[in-house]
Amino acid sequence: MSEQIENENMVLLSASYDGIEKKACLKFYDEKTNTIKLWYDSSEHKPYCLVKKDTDEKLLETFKNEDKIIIEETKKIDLLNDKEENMLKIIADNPLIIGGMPGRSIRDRVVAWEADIKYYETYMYDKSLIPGIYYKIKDNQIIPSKFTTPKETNDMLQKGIENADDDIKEKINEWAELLSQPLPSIKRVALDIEVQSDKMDRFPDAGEARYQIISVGFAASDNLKQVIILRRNGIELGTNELEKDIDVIFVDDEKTLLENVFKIIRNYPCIITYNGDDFDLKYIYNRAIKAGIKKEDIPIQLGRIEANLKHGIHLDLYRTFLNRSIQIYAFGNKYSEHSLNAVSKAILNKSKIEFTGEIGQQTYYHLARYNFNDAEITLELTSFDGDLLMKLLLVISRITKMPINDLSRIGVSNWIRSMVYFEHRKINALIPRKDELAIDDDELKEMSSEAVIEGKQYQGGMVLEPKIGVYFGVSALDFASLYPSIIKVNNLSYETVRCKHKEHRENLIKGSKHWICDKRRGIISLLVGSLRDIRVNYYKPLPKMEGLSSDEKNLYSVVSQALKVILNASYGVLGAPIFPLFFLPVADSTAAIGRNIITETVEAARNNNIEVLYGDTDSLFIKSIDQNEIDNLISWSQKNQGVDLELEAKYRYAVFSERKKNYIVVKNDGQVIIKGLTGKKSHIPLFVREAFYEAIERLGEAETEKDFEKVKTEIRNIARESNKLLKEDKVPIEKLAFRMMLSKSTKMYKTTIPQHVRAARLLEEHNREKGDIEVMKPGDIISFVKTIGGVKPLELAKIREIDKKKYEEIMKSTFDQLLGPLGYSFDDILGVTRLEDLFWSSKTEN
DNA sequence: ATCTGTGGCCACCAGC
DNA sequence: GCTGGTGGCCAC
Repeated sequence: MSEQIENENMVLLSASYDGIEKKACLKFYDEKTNTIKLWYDSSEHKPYCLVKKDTDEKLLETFKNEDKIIIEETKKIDLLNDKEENMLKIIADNPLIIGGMPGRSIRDRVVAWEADIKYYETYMYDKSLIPGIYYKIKDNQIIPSKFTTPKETNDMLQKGIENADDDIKEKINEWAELLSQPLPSIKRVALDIEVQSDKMDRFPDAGEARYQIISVGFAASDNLKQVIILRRNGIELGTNELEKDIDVIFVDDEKTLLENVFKIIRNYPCIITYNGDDFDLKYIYNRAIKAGIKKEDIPIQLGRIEANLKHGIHLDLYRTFLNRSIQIYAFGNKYSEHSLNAVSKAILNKSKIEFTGEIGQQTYYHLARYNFNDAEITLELTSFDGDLLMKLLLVISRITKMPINDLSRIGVSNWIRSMVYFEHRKINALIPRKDELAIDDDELKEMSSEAVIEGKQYQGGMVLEPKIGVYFGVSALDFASLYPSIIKVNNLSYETVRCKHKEHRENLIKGSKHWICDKRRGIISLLVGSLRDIRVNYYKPLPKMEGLSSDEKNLYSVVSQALKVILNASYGVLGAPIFPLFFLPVADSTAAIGRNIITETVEAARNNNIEVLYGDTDSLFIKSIDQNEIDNLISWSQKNQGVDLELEAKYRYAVFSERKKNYIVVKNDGQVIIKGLTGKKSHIPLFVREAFYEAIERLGEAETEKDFEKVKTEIRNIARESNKLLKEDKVPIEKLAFRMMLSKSTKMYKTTIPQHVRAARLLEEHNREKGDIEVMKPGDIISFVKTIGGVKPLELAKIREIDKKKYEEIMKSTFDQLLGPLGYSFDDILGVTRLEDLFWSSKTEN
C-alpha cells in the first residue's frame, strides 16, 4: 500500500522491515501536517551477499597493507530465498563473502537477518538514507532535500578549517552540510497510566496485567491536556484542584477507556512515556487484548525490547535518561537517580504530587491531578529549553545514522558502532570482525602500558602533584578535546596502530610499544578528527556570532552538545571490550600521547619560568596571568604538538592541597569553584554540605591574602553555629542522612557489607514485616543516618539515637579539607568554640 | 538484555 | 590497632 507523496519536505524518523508486506516501511515526519507519513518501499530490496573469490587470511593481509579494500561484485546470494544448502555451496566455492550488509561476512549477515533487527542498517545504507534529515518523495523516489548554509556562517567554517588536512576538510564539509539542516519540531503526546493495584503489589507485572487501568493522563505539545478516569464503586469525586484547561473525562468501563486512549494516540506521530516499554504501553496492550479489542485495532506494537506505535514512534524517556552519556555530557550530571520524580526535580524543578494511602482509593479529582501531573512533566522533559532533548536526539541521529527511537534506548557504544560502520560501507571497506581484531591476552598484557590502578587494562591520564598553598593570579589552561585531537593528529585507528607494514615499526610512540602507520589515514582518525575540528572551530564559536536568529543559535548549540557527547565517548569505546571495534592499542596510545603532551608542556612552561601549580590529564594551572606568557605557551603547543591549548579562565586565587583532584579556585567576580572536596559530594548529609557551602561563599569575599583573617573568623562562626545546632538536637534528622546508591541488590554484596547496604537491609526487613515484599534495586538510593553502634535507615531512626560524635568527626574532616591549605584547622577554630559551648551548655543545665 | 575509559580520595569492613 | 581491600563518588 504505497502512498503517493509528492513534493514535500519530510524528516526521516525510522525504517523497519514489515514482515507481512515483505517491504521496507519508512516513517517520515511531515512538519506541515504534523503527521507521520508511512512509506512502503515496493522497490526491490532483498538482503543479499556479494561473494568475492578470495580467502579470509589473504584478504586480512591485504586489508592491513592496502590503502583501501574495494569490494568487487562477483556473485549475489539471496539470503531470503536461496536454500541454505545452496548458500553453503556458494560459500564453499567462494570462501569470502562481503557485501549485502556491506562489509560483513555472511555469518554475521545471516545472523543479523534472522534477528531482523539490523534491517534498517542495510536498507538505509543501500538507499543512501540518513535518519533525521529531510527528504521528498516524488515519482516513487526518495530524494534528499537541499538546504544551503548561509554565506556568513559558511565563510566562517571555511576559515576555521583552512589549515586542516584535505581528507579531513572534505569530511568536515560533509558534516557541515548534514548538520546545518533545520530541526523539525515534532508533535507529540506524553502518556501515563494508573492501575488499580493493591498495597502488596506496588509494581504490577505488565505482562500479566491483572488489575484494571483506572486513569490515563495525556499532555501534548499542541496543548491537549486530558485525563480519562474510570468510574468505580465507592470512589468519591473529591475537590477539583485541576487547572481549568485540563479536561477530565469519565467513562464507565475499561474498554471504553482504552478506545478513547487509542483515539488520542492515533492523532499523534510521536508518543512519550516514562518507562512505557516495560510498563505503560505493554500494560495498555495486554488490557486491550483482555477487553476483547482486536489486535489490528490496537495502535501499539510490542517488540522484544521496545513498545512501538504502528503509525509513529515511541520514545521511552526512562531508557534515555538511563544513558550515561546523556546523563553526564548532555545534562551535566544534574540527576543521579533515574525515577521520573528525581529526573524532573533535577532538570525541571518539578515533582510528582504526593498522596497517602493507595492510588486506587484516591478521589477522582485527586487521581486525575496526580496522573495528569506525571504526563505533563514527562512531556516537559522533552520540551524544556526549546525542545532541547528532542533536538539533541535528532542531531545524534544524523551523526550516528540511527533512528531516534533506537538510539534513545541504547548505549553510546552502539551509536559509535553505527556511525563507524556506515563510514566503512560508504567507502566500500571491509568491517573487521571482533575475532579479527582480537589480541591474545598475554600478548596484549605484554604490549600495553601498566595501569596505575590494579585491575585496569592500561595506563590512563596523568595527574600532576599539586603545589600546596594559596596562589593569587592563577590561569587555567586546557587542551581543547585533547583525546580526539590526539586521534586526529597522530592518525590513530584500529588499522593504523600496529599496522602490518614493516617500515612503520620504527614510528614508535614515546613511552609505549605501539607504532603508527603513516601510509594512509585511519578511518577512526578521520571520523573523530573531523567531528572534533567542526566542533572546536565552528559549532562552539558559532552561537557567539552576531546577527544570528535565536533558532539558528539554538541549532548550533544543540549540535555542539551532541558532538561533545559523541566525541567524549569515541575514545572510551575503543578501550571497551564490549565495543565491536575494540582495539586496546588505540586507547593505550591515545593516553600515552596525552601523558607525553602534558609532560612536555609543563617542561616548556618551566623553560619560560612559568610555575605550574597543578594539572590533570588535559589541564594545567599556572601561577601567571600575564597574557604574553600564556600566548607563548599556547603557540608553543600548537607549533610543537599540533594541539590547541586554550586559556580556560584567569582566577583571582586558587587553593591547592596535597590531595590530587581536590582544589578551589575563585573567579575575579568572587564566584568560588570547588572540585573534588568531600563537602560537595552528593552522599554526605545536607547538614554538612550546607555548612560547607556557606563557608565556601566566604572564600569568595577574600580579595587579597590579608582578608583571610576575616574569612577565618566567619568560617569559625559557621562551624561553631553548626556544631551548636547538632548538640542541641536542632538539626532535622533528614539533614543528617547520608544518601548512597546501591550498585547491586542487597543480597549480592558478599565480600564486605558496607554501611549503606546494612541500612538498606534493615529497611527491607522492616517492610517485609509490614507485608511489603518489595526490595531495593540496583540504582536505588538509600538514606541512612549514623547511630550509636551502627546505622539505621532514615525512615526508622529517631533523633535521640544519632551518634553526634560521628557527625562532628565528619564536620571536622570536611572543613579540614577547606581549612588545611589555608593554614588553619578545624580544631583550632573549634577550640575557641568549645569553651563557649561549655560555658553555654553548663548555663542551660543549671 | 545491556554495558565508553583511567586516576584519586574517603570511610569503612574484615581479618590479622 | 594495623592494613589491605571494597564501594561510592568525583575529576578528567
